Amino acid sequence: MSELPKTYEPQAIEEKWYAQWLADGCFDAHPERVSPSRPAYSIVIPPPNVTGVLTLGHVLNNTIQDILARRARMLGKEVLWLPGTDHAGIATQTVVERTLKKSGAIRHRDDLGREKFLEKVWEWKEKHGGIIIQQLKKLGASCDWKRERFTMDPEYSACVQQVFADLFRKGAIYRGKRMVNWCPVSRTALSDEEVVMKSQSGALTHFRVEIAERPGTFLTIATTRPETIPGDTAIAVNPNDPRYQEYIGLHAVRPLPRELPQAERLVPIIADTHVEFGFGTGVLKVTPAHDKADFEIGQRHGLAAVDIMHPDGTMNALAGADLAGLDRFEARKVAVALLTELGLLDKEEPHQNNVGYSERADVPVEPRLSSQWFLRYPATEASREVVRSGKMRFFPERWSKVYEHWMENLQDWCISRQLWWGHRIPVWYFRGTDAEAAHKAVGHAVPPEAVRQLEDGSIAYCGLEAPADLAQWEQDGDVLDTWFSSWLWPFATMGWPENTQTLKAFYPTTDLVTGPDIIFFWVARMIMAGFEYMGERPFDNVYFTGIIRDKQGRKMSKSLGNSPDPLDLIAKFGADALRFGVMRSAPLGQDVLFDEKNVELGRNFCTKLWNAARFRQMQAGSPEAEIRSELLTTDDKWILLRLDTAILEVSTALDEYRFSDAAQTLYRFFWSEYCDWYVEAAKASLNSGNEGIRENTLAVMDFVLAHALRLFHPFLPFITEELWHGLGFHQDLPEEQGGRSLMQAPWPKPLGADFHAHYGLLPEDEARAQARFDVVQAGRGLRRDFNLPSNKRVPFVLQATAPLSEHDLEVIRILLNAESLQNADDAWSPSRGTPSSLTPLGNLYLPLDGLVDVAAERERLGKEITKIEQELVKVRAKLSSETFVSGAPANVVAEHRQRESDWNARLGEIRRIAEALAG
RNA sequence: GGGCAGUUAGCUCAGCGGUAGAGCGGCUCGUUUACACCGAGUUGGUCGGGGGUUCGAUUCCCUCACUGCCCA
Repeated sequence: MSELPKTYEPQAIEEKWYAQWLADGCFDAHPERVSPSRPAYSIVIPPPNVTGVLTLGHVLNNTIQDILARRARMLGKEVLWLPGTDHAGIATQTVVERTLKKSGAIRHRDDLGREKFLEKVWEWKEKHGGIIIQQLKKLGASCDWKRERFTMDPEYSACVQQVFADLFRKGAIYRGKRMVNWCPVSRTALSDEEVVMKSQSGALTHFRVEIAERPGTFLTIATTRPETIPGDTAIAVNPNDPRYQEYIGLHAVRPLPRELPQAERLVPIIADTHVEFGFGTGVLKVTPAHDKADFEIGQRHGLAAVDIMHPDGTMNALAGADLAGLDRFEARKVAVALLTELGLLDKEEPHQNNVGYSERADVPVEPRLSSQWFLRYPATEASREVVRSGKMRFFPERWSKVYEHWMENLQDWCISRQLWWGHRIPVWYFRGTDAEAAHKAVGHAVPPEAVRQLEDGSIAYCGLEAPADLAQWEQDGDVLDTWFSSWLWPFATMGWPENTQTLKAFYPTTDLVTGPDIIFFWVARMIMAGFEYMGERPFDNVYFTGIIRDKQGRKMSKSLGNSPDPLDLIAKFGADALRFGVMRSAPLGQDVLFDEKNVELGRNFCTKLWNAARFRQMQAGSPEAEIRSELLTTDDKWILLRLDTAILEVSTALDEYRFSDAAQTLYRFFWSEYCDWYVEAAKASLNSGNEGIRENTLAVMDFVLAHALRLFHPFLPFITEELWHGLGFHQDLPEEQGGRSLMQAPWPKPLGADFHAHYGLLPEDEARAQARFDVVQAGRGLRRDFNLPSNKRVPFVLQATAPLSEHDLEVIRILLNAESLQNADDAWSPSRGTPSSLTPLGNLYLPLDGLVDVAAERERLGKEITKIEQELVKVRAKLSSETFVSGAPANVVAEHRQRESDWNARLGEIRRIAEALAG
């Protein structure tokens, strides 16, 4: 084994090991190896957008998955972590279209036409599509890359089409003219989930309409959308509103378009209980074509829906000469001006309201009446039950309530998109009106339910195979919502609809790790698809991460420029450092405030680990020699007990998905316990000149390090692998159990009763070691109080109350950096004013001949006396309370009595010293 | 309007019925043969306000306030 360099240089080492793992097939899943003794463990990656780049959100998400996968391997499971990417319909199409526009190649995608445009998107995908995958590899993700999938792979597309056709034939998919969320920029319909509500300050326009039957009488209407007045087909009031009852059934004169004769501008005044008394004036303009609630009112009252806009959000001819051609927001201003001109404007007042925005294009969506494909969700009951019963568990649990609430209020899913990039809808419309003729015209045998008459009277065929004679048919031009393909991810990636060995072995998957922001988009829909097509839940557990924010708590966003590039962080600090830093600050169920300091801490920790290993290496000696129980020192026993505790704590934390707790424990154990105390104490053994003790200490160190590296490996895969080999721990191990790679070594088990018995580890060993550490801390405190620099070697005297071995004294001496440590008997008495401190092992003195600052020591003792007296006041107050003594459990009272007597003894001792000082 | 989180040291958070903790930061000392990406010491808190339950509340209950998120 070559000597480890002084500092850990992650870059070269990370690349080396990642390549090695790939070459050794360490990440490959073998379904045929699954057996009762080798259970399956599987995760499907939440597929990132194919054109995406790695963000800190991905880092959090994928590090967690990697930790789970790596630990599962070490626990002896057959692991499949299945990777892939999502074609991300709107997102990708928008990016490519924008780029083409920027380069001046096109003004709109229509300039290229569907086929040419799609060619460009595929080109783009080939060029940029692999980036995020490469970045995940840099992070150390142990995915089975041979199984990488893309939601537009031919086999995957076939799954999507098949599911569509199946749901069509079951009647769960229908086409209808409905109010949908329309994005005027992308010019497509969106699902409700793709609309985000934003609070906005706008204006509430109050304007008057004249009652046709009572000239000179006006009603005042308050609206946020005056530009839609030309589309109004009624005025509505609440039937129970006494202010307006007399007008119900009369007509109002709609002011716009003003060029129309009054007769063509009359709209009925109707009564509808959905009109709010309190909003505005209580009089509502009803625009069925441009508002969801108005559409419903229109349905109830048989009103016409007059669409006054083009798909791009500009006003059309029906809006009237004044508004036609204007953008909807420009038209809003013009409409107000027209109302003013007509003398109908009452007032405009500032108004806060919520407006739905297109998630992708970030513009207000336009409620629009259009013909789209909708899905009535399948398998809803099983999907609800599986979570309700706890058979599928959510972490944190509270998300199950959010899920339940959404499932309870399911709205049909608008699945068609007026885009080109995506899965083309497998529906053809018959150029004719005779259903029977249509069935024959398909040209090949299809079941009767594959051909259906739609709401609008047209006849549609749905199937995987196109009709034979395309002249009689026209294919639907739309594509499917991206999520209509992602919801099949857990099984479509494993070879469905064939019942493959992979599916048999790995479905349902074990864990899903994702953000709560896509619980509806993705998680809930996958559950329904899983039940519908696999007859079984897609996963056992769903872990919801927090959202990554900056240190001020703001969401990461490009426009704020507050999202650091993970690749920069990896280059600067190393992948392990990034992983550890993020995991240490990502508690279950809470958002993560990202601060580069955390990554720095991760880097520092890696360096610490590295140097601790170097220290061990510099001591030479063969790795992992046998530990001899008869040679164990107090410190050896202590660190073995602490290791045992760490193994238990880390394992439990990981079992419960408490990753930050696991990281904290590892940090504390390795840095505070192993490095700060054990290694320093062990220097006494290493320098003792006793070869046996020295060898045994090294054996203990190796034992601890070999365990620690395994515990750390899921968090810090690269550095632990390097050290595993660098320290020679792989030697003498079977190939598949750590001989080749640490990632195949078994996960540490708690040491167990036999181990404790064999090495004579007793609970009191911990207390004994701790007592010596208390002596050391007391001594360091004395040094500090008397301004003795930590490098000044001074003598200490310990008046021990119990026998102490030479070795233990030497350990204390070294940790105190003392010139000498005298173990004095009762007869010894310090000279007047000698600083002292009471420790669990007796009085510790710091004799400072000629240097004693009596005043300083008196002051110090005075402070301590005050502190003890305060504690005594507190504990005595409790003990003197009759209600406490009689009401509290006996053990608690006893504990308080003990506390009182301890403090009392201590006070007496310190007073005695103080008096001696006063002399 | 409904729901869910959160409010503990300067910052980030743990504790969740019986002596207020960690990391970071600050301050002081230190180049003691693994590590200055370090070591030692030290400074920081009437645990958001108000009620209640209890012998005892940061911890349980109610209520209010504020912050953030989700759904209308």
